[in-house]
Amino acid sequence: MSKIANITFGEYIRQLREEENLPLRKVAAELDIDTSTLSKIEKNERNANEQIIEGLSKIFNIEISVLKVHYLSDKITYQLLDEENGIEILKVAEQKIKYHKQQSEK
Amino acid sequence: MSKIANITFGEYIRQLREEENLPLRKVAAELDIDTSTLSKIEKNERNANEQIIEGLSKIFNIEISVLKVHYLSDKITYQLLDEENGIEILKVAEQKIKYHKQQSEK
DNA sequence: TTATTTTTGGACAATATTTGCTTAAACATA
DNA sequence: TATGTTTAAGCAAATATTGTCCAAAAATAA
Repeated sequence: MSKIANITFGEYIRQLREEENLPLRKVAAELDIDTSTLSKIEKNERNANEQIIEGLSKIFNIEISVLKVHYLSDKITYQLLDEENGIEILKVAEQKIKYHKQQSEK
Repeated sequence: MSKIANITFGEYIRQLREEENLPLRKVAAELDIDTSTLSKIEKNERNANEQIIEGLSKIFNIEISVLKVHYLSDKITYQLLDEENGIEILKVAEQKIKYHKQQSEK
């Protein structure tokens, strides 16, 4: 069992797929993408996109928001991994988002 | 006076420049980039890069880390602005970064 | 073992995005 | 006005991403 933070998006969807004993071939076909592309997504060597995430959500019956949170947090993590001030950057981004939200409520 | 969250990176460096009454022309020359490129950076229509951020840090005597935090938090904010779960995504990213840090300490 | 299926990695063209630059117009100020 | 400053649009070159194919590697079944 893995906490969400201890596993990448790719590893996560591979887990889901293997739990159901589905080959890449089948899932890729459902998603209408190449087998090797899905393989790469599971190894975090290619990006997923909205459409793929939706498809995965249906195939594995996982809330789309859960997948999105996993996917996007991965992307951000990767961007900040070499930064000294990663955590601080996230805190400031949080403030900025809250500020924007508040503004848009007016 | 603006809190960091209430102002973009571009607006921030424009403020710095105007406080010192420097024209784009001069700052751009110091940074060795085109005037119109700097104009766009200040309007958040172009990306800055490491070199430009370093240059700005010297010109305005601001800690490079301060500029980087501002710049990168802006980028992340922009990525998440249309997401329902922006804040949650940041929280998860934070956990992931902490996990990575902890792992790399071993 | 051999045969079959699954997974991976490399390559490639097509597309999309970013960059650096030029130019001219808009704007501001003296 | 005229002079300096800022902006917008456009463009080619560079860079990155995408979708696809294929063959080799790895895993599994016979």
